[in-house]
Amino acid sequence: MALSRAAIVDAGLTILDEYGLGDLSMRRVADALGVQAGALYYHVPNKQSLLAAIADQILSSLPTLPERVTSDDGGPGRVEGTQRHLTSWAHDLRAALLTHRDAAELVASSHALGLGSVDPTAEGRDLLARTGHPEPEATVAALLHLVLGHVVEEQTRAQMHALGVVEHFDPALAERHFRVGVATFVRGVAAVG
Amino acid sequence: MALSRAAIVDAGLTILDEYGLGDLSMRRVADALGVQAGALYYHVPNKQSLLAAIADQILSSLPTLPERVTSDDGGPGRVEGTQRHLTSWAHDLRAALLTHRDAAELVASSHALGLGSVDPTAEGRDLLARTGHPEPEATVAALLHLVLGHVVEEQTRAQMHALGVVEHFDPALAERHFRVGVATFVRGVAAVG
DNA sequence: ACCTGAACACCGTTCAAGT
DNA sequence: ACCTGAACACCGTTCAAGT
Repeated sequence: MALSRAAIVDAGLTILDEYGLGDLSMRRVADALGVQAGALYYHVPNKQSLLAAIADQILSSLPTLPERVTSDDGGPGRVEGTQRHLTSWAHDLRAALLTHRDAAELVASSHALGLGSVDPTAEGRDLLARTGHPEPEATVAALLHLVLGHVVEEQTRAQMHALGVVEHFDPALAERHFRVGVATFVRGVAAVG
Repeated sequence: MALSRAAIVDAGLTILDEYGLGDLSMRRVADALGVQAGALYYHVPNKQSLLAAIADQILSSLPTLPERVTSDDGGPGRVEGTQRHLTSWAHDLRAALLTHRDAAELVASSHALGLGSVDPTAEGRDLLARTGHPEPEATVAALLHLVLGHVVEEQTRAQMHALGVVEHFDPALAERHFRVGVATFVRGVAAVG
């Protein structure tokens, strides 16, 4: 099979899951594809753009929010609906990140650098804008940071635990802390003004 | 002058400010001290612990919260005082991070790895615990993630802007978004139950 | 057009040997 | 005790040369 950008991204994702972000090198990706490292640069400009493409692939599995909010007429259930949707957006994002090793760190750096074509905040921002929130941009950015920061820590600690660097790690506790953090923020979103 | 752990940390911090985290290598630190790279390993076990020590140094400049809350008798001003203190804690942390290049990224990874002896969440957690908040741990962790995530992005974008990768960057807008994000979260903290 | 082979300029870390 | 010199096993990226 001929080398292609898609095949490179795919091999990269496999190596990410198997060896982690720290051991994801261009040479290793090339090896997995039975090719010299230099060959990759015919299909991908550099390592960072490859990492961004892998981050995009991971984010592309994010479910789309139901559009119920749009058809809502602005009655008393509007704010509660927004809260629910924002909360499930955060939990969906976490779930998507947990499906691949070091995904949170990868997505966080790709997002900070402004690379990557999949914007995970798009849905949440639209949701807030539709419901008339005065600061959709800053609000969804803050929630994204909260989610990414939590999952980065969660995935790092889980790996250290798996590697025997004991440091007791309780997945259920991590999830509860996540829920509390998201709920706290979403309460603040509801209490605008 | 004889080589020492403190001198190495100091040289590392200088290199961080001058060249950034990506160019902070053991060899470069050794060069700055006029010594072979291997010599560093007599004073520091590895690069990660050096980075953690630099992160600690940066965090040690964090101002201590006034203890007013403790002497408060729990009257009607208690919650407002907690909100104010939590808000200023977040802003102080951001200010401390902005004094050194890539400080947010450095502190974030040091914190995620559980390295570093300075815990930036200690004060905020105590504050919440004293005021009877049911979830001090999860709450302060979420706020820390929000702050770190924001400043990582802020510092990354500022550098890319400085390097001419235009991508318009407005420091004032970044600060406003930070304020909005923190205010939103703190509102949610106040609305517990 | 696409890939190889080989190089360039780096890394973190280890360790015998010197002082 | 503390540091040098040199090595080991890697990196990302470039580029002439081949097909």
